[in-house]
Amino acid sequence: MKPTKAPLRDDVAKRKIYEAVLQRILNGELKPGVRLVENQLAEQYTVSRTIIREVLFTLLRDNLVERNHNRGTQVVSFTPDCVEDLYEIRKSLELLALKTAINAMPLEPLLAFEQRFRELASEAVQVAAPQHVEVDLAFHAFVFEHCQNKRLVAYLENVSQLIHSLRLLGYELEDVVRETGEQHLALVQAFIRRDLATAERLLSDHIDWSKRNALRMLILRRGIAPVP
Amino acid sequence: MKPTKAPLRDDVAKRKIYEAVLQRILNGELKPGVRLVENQLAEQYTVSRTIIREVLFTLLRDNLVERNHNRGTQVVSFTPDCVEDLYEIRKSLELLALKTAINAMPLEPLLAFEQRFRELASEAVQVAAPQHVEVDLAFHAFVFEHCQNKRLVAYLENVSQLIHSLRLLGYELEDVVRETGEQHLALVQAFIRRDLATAERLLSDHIDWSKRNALRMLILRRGIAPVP
DNA sequence: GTCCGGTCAATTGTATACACTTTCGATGGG
DNA sequence: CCCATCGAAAGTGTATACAATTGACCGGAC
Repeated sequence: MKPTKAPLRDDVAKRKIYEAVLQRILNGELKPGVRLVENQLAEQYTVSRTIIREVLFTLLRDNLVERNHNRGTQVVSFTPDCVEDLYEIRKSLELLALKTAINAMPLEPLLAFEQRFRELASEAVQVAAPQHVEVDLAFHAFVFEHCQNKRLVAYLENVSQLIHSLRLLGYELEDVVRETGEQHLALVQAFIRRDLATAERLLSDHIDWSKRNALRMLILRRGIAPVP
Repeated sequence: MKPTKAPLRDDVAKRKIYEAVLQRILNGELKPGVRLVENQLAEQYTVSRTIIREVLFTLLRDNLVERNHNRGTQVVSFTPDCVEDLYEIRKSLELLALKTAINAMPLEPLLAFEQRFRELASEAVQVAAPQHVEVDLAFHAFVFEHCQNKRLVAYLENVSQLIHSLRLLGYELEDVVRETGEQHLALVQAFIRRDLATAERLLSDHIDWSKRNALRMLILRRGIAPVP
């Protein structure tokens, strides 16, 4: 019989490394264009290259890195066109999700979100930026988690993650934060009223606005990574 | 200088194996639920398990197989719900593609498609089934290849491939073939007139109709593969 | 007969060694 | 001084060996 044999091969290791690298991409430590060297990562996480390779394939699957034969892996970088494309897709999919979510989202969390948005609106913007980001992500995730279409959720998570990884949301800018907050508040109120038509219009506008913002940010900071 | 050093390690091998396995899934040789054993495939294609493993990861990326830790890889199988989900996503994305493609598709190919649809309409259905399938795929591919959104194309190809892999299109049924042909003809004519509104309506209806069809087929043939 | 536990073959997971490619800099000729 | 060429170093690609897990088969107790 097996004693407390510590789970020597658990695949949990692989997932943890994936999460770790993902975080490093999302929080901006690994910027677009940076090369991910297999040996380096293997040493960092004290596993064999085999594991790292599989993690890289997973990141590839999630569109977070690019891979060139014999030339390694690098964090994706986007042209303005790509950003525009991504937002258009997101709009379509999120509107699709909304159609069924509007009646499936339970009331209490919606009220909680409304409350939270009100609170944030009355606080100083600069200090609360991280919380704004957090609530923003949670809110959108909340919507599409209630669309009852697993595959759609998967696609949306993928797209959201990509957009987030670009770090183009513009939460450094005060007016952006304020305006986003207002849009979210209006949205959640439409949700509470189960008013699909209004919600669709607001969501569509909201995503268009985010897109314009992202593009502005992208132009603002040229030079962090060359585009192919 | 390098002589005609035959490309010993070219990664072309990997792609070829991917294509081969993909074909076997698409043409129905590897049915949903079938397990893909690494050693077996390695022997079949006379490569090491390493290669096969990477091919399997790629198939996983394309959502064509499922993978369970320590329990291997199998071809995906779908519940009716999944099929419904998939078609809804496809509808959204293809409508998005249409919006920009409607004015980007060159005229000649459209006229050629119209011609082709007319021809097929007047032929005996049974004998022409494979050609119907071929034109069907080509037509939809033609539309979304002109949407000028690379990522959208990638998603759409993925979804189309998945739907195709289900082999649920119902081209064995005479009335299905005929009806599909008529819908395509109407569609291409709307494209030629650059009539977005009509095209959107027709495309939406067409995909809904395909979906109902697929669901019918799915129910028709229970027992080919158990669903989880 | 059925349920339980253990053993064994088949299969997947991981590490490592080696082969090949690419990159970049040094060296030498023009 | 510039450029071509060679070569070493770094990095990726592939094969193979071994470890761990799973699932099935088998025998015995109840």
